[in-house]
Order: sequence, then structure tokens, then C-alpha cells
Amino acid sequence: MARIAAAARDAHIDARRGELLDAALRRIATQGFDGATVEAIAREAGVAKGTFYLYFDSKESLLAALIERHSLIPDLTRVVDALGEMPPEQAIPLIARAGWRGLRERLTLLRLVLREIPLREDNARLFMERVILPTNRLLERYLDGCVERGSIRALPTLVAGRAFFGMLVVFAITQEIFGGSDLVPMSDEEITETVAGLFLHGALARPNAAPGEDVQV
Amino acid sequence: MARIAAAARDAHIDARRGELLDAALRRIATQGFDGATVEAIAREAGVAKGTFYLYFDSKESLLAALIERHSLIPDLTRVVDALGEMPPEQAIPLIARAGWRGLRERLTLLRLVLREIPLREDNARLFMERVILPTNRLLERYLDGCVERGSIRALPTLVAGRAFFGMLVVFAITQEIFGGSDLVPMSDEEITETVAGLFLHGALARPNAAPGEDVQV
Amino acid sequence: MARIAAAARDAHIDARRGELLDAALRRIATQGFDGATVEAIAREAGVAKGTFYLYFDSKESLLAALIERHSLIPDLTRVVDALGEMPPEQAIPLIARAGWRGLRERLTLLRLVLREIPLREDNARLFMERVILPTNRLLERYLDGCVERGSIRALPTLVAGRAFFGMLVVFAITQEIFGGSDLVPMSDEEITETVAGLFLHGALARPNAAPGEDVQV
Amino acid sequence: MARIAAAARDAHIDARRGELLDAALRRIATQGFDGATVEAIAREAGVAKGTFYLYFDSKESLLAALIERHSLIPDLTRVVDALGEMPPEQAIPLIARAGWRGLRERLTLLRLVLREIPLREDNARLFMERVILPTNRLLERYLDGCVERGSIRALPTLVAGRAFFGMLVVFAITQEIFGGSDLVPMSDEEITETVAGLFLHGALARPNAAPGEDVQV
DNA sequence: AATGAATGAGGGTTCATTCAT
DNA sequence: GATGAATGAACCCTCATTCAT
Repeated sequence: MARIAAAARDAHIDARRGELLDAALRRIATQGFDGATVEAIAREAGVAKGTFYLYFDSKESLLAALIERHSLIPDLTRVVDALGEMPPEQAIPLIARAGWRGLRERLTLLRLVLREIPLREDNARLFMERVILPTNRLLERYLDGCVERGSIRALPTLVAGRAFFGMLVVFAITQEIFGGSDLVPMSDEEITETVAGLFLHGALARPNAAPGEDVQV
Repeated sequence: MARIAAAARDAHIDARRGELLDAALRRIATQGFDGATVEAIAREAGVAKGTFYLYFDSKESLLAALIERHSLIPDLTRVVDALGEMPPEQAIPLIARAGWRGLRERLTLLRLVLREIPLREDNARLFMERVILPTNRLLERYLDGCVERGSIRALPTLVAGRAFFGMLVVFAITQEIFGGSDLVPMSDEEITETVAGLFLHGALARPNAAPGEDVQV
Repeated sequence: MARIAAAARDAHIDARRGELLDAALRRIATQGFDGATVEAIAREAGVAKGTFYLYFDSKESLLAALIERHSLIPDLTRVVDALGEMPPEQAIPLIARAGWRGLRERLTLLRLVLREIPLREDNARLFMERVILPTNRLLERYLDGCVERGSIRALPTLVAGRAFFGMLVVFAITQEIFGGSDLVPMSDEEITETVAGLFLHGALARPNAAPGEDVQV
Repeated sequence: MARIAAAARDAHIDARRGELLDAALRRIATQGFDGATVEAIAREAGVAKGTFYLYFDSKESLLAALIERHSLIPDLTRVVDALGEMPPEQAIPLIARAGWRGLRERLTLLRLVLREIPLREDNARLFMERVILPTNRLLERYLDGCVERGSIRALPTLVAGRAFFGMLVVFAITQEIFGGSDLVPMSDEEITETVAGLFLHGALARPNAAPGEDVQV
């Protein structure tokens, strides 16, 4: 019975933490971390100010929880795992589309990360280790497989993978967060296909030239 | 004489504003906009707190001035203008290196932009119009020229240009701002050459296949 | 049966109150009344926060109970009652030693009283009536007997008694509570014998008697 | 000119600090340190809450300033210095009266000290070193002189001096702070003369009995 | 009887902004 | 023009008290 009660309590605690985290993300998205008061976050979650501190040690500790909670990793893991040995010509566009979708669904978190991470060295490190690098390695592993199978040329796959995904991130920042889509609209297809196309073939018109050499400029 | 005095006064005002902006950028870089107090900024500029308000209406108004003041445009304009009709195989690496250098020299501003712009719709719009899009158009123009001359394939050059430069930005964010270089060091060459190489040739091993088609996945 | 149950319940209530009072005294000793939270007191007593309010109306009401509960009276009553008509030359040193011992055993309570009583007029009155004056009257009665028997001179015995005991209190405050014993150590004997000696003979060298000898303390 | 301005500013700072300290003492006397809010203190001093922090680092730092500021030392120094080699029969009553007067004028500070010092180990040490011991040594020096001149018997003068002054302190606590004067009024004379008389002659009726020996009980 | 989640008033502290000098 | 003392709104956090379970 005690066990059941404890389990119920834990569930309740998790639920409340979740509600507070959701509320926090909403406020922080529009007002920034400093701008979102604990009172506002609590009220948005439907509880009183003091209740916040039953679930988080401090406002600061909410940040880490927030960042750890949302990440692209689960999504991308599923997608990349499903690729198996699919040739890059098919896989890369798939990844681009999935990545773009994932980013658009996480714009709020992206705003948060861009804003709050750089000032917090510990969190920055944590974020690199827990979110960016894992995602990056996922791509690296797939690309390494492609290189082994000879379907893509030898290149620093970690760097290349980040460059690939990074292009999507930059469009998310400029078009969605900085409001670029109001000034210069770009369709989702335009973005994902251009990014995928560039990553696969580059921009050169006659790429039959021996690759790699020109890079030496 | 009155005119001369007025001119001198204007010069003085500009100088003071400049000192304050520099001081502000230094403080904001390490503490964020909210964390940098007017008092600290003023003291860093060597004046008293009240003096700040002789040169700026408010702390907020300093932000716009700050963002407008620093941009990559002059640098890149010079570089891209100098390219003329240089073939992309040579030009793209040059641009990548210049862009990377410019970014690394402006990390402070990049931090500021990532942190403060997203929350301020007006500034975001302004930043897109005044900084991102001009830079983007610069590249677009060069790439359009290449397309015309047949040296690169037909692709949405505005999108492609942003993707190209965006790769560099993402490395600046992850490696320099998020501290990735402590965890996974990457040399400047590795970054610029991989980015340039990808943009030129893509990742495929046998890019002699008719380009563009595979993208249709 | 009902009566037995009621008695058992009362005993239980008293026990719980006692545990809470002990716990409270321990917390308050180190952190002060304001610094000791109800939660901490309850936890120290091994019960939950809410339970506290089953036994006390409020945190404030705990104070009165706490002060009333501990007092020197029982100890001193026993000691003074046992004196009977013992001459002051013997009795006063005995009282000084017993008083000193009692004070040292009640330092926690002394801290509490010094801290919390002065701000609470009602409690102050209560404390005077219930603790200080009874103790004082105890001494007064003994001293009055001495005066009657001619063993001490006529003096305001209430005042004198308080002065006597007060000397001990002041050493408890300065040496034990203010930490004077770290700076200027004084032995228990030095304190009790000097106090007793002063009270009996005063400081003068020849109150007609042979001087110097009195130093035998 | 700058020097003059600086001097004026320092004077102003001292004045403001003084006003705040006075105001703080008044509030703290009636409400305790914790009960006296910074806002209330500031308002009592006629300034805004924020102004408080221009003159004190924190509320806590006000305490030390407060305690250091008021002490009996200057008064007593003057009195005791003026005694010279005056025989104790005259000097002790003088000291008792001056000490009593000084204590009554500093009841507020006494309340503060009793309440706030015990919980703050650092302040307790400081208070012993800076206030109690210096006062104590003042008396010690005078008593040592008397012993040398043979006017009082050899006794531990530091202990005796504290016992002497301590009697006055206890009357201040019980009569003035605990409200004893409402229950059992005692005139100033009764207190000072009894204390002085006890210190000089003790309580015994025929102190020509060989003193000291009886103490050995 | 016992619990502990929830509340919200209230406190210390910071800081953008004003204004008299 | 330059200063910096003064202001007070607003924030984070604590904790006595209540009440549904």
C-alpha cells in the first residue's frame, strides 16, 4: 500500500513537473528566461508561486531540466536507425525532411537554447555532450557506413554531418526565429531539397571533375 | 564658428556613443544583455551612470545601435566584389575562409544576436533586412553569375547561398560558443575546406551521375 | 473504559507535545526562533509538518509553552528548602554552585529567553511572574531569615538576592553564550567563589577585619 | 575643489548612515532584527528602500555597524579615568550610578545585543573583544590600583569587576527589558546603592569574622 | 490522528531611470 | 555636459498555515 501510494505520488510529481516545464517553455519562448517570472510560469501551469519550489530547487534548475527534456535525439535515432544501408541518394533527403520537421516542432526550444545556453558554460558543455554530439555521431555513423560501402567519398564525416544538419538549423533560425519567412518566403521543399541536393552533389555544374582537388585552392 | 562648434560637438557625441557601444558589447558578451547593468557599461566606458542617458534614450535603444553597428557586410562586400568572375572552384574556398575569419572575429556579436534578437521582433526584422539578407544577396549575386556562366548548376541561389554561409555559422555556434572545440577539436582548415568542398561537390562518391535527379526522392 | 482511553490519549498528547518542545528547543538554540522552521522542528521530532498543528495552535504558542516548561525553580527550590537556617557563610557558596550548575545546564533556554522574551511583552510579563520572581522570592525568603537571625545586615533582600543570582547569569551570558571563555577563560570555581565571596564580604580590604586573609577563596 | 566636494560627500554619507542606523535601532528595538524590514527602516529614516543599499551592503552588515557604534566604553572611560586614586568607598557608588545611567540610556542597544549577538558567532566574539572586555579591563585596572594601595582585598579583579557591572546589567534586563518594574518597582537609588553596598561590604552583618574561610563550605 | 501538497503574503535585493547640483 | 544620489517597481525565494486525503 505504501508502495502504491509512493508510486502514485511519484507519478503526480512527474506530472506536475511536466506541467511546469511546459508552462515554462511557453513563457520563456516569448519573454526569455529572465523575462519569464516564476509567478508567471506557475500561474500558466495553474499553480501558485510557492508550488513551483516544491518541484524545482530554483528557477535556474528549471533550465537544465527543460533542455534535457526536449531533444531531437529520439526522433533522429529512429529515423537514422531505420535507414540501415539505404543509399545516401535516398537517405539524405529523408533525413533532411525529418530534421526540418523536428526543428520546426522545436522552435521554442531552439530559441531557448540559443538564448540561454551561451551564457552558461556548464549548460553549454552539457548541451554539446548530451544533445549536439549524440545527434552528430548518429549522422557520422551513417555516413561512415556509406564511405565504407563506397557510396560517398572519403571526408571528415563528423564535420560533414554537422554541416549538413547545421544548414537546416540556420534556416530554422533565419526563417522561423528571425522572421525571415515574412521577408523572403521559402517553402519547406525548397529548403529541404536544396540542402539535401547540396549535400549530395554540391553546386558545381559538371561535378565529373575529380573531386577533392579543387578544394585545395 | 557655431558650425564648427556643432561639428565638433557631433564628433564628440559620436565618439562617446562609440565608447559606450564598445563597452556595452564587452559586458554583454560575458553577462548577457540583462546581466550587463547600465552602471557597469558606463563604468567600463569611463563615464558615470547618468552620462549613459545623455547618449542613449534607454538601455534597450542601445541594442539596436549595437546590432546595426557590427556586421559582416563590409568585409564580405569587399571579398565578394573582388571575386569578379572567378570560377567557384577558387572563389568558394576563399569566401569560406573569409567568412570563417569574420565570424570568429565577431563571436561576441554573434552571441549577442543569438541571445537578444529572437525576443525582439522589431530588431529581428531589422537584423534580417540589414544584415542577413544583404549578405545573402551578395552571395546570391555571385552565384547567379556563376549559373549564368554555366559554372554551377541551376539551383535556388538565395537558398543555396544561405545554406553555404549557414554551415559556417553553425560551426561558429557549436565549436566556439557552445564550447564544442574543447570536446571535439576541429581545425579551421577542416571546417572551411569541408564546407567549401561540400558546397562545391557534395558528398557523393560518383557525382558524375546526372545531378538533381536523385534529389527527387 | 472511556475514562481510561481519555487518559491514555491525554498521555499521548502530552508525550507528543513534549517531543515537539524538545525538538523545538534544539532547533531554536542554534537558529533562533525565526530561523527554526516549523518543518524543521517537526522533522526533528519525527513527525510531519501538519502534525505540529495538531499539538500547537501556532508557532508562536510554542514559545510560551517552551519557556514555562523549563525553569530553574524546581532545582533551586530543593536547594534553598534544604538550607533551613544554615548560616549564609555556608549557604551562599552552595547556592552559587547550584545556580551556576543549573544555568550551565540551561544555556539553551537562556539563549532562547534572552532572544525571544524581550520582544513579546506578554511573555516577558509571564516570565517575570513565573520564573524570575519566584526564584527571586526564594532567595529573598532565605535572606530575610538570615536578617532576622542577625547573620546578615539589613538590606533590601529582594534586590540583593537578584543582584546575587544576577552575577551568575551575567557570567553565563558573557562566558558561555558570548564565547568569552575562549578569550578569557575563567574556571567554575573562580566564578562561583568570587561571586559568593563578594556577596558575603564585599571587596573592601578591612571592613575592620584583618586584611589580606580574605583572599582564601 | 575636488577635495572639498569629496569631504562634503563623505560628510553626507556619514550623516545618512547615521540616520539609517538610528532608524534601524528604533525599529529593531520594537520588532527585532528579523521583524524590522529594510523598507520600514528606510522609511523611518525618510528615504526609499533602495537608498538603504547605497549605504549598507546588506541588512546583516547593518548589525555590525550598529553594535560597534554604541557602546558604554566612552562614557565609562571618562568616569573611570576621572577617578584617579579615589578610594573605592566613594568611587564604586559613582561608577554604579554612571553605569546604571548609561545602561538605561542604552536599553535599545542592550535588547539588540541580547537578541542578535548570541546567534552570530562572529559578532559575539567581536562584541566580547570590542565592548565587554574593554569595559571590563577598565574596571580591572581601577580595582588593581585599589588592591595595590591596599584599599580592597586581593581578589580576581577581572572577575570581580564583571560581577559588579553585571549586577547592574541584570537589573536593566529584568526591570527595564522584561518589564519587572511594573510588577516589583525598584528605585534607581535602591538598585545602585544596593549593588555598590554589596560590592563594597558584602551582605554579612559582622564582617569582622575571619572572612573567606566560610566560603570553603 | 497523520500527512504533505498547496498557498500567498512578505522579505531582501537589484537596477533602469530621473534629476538636482 | 557630467555626475551619482535617490527612487521604487519587480524579482526570486521562504515559510507559516490550511486542508483534502
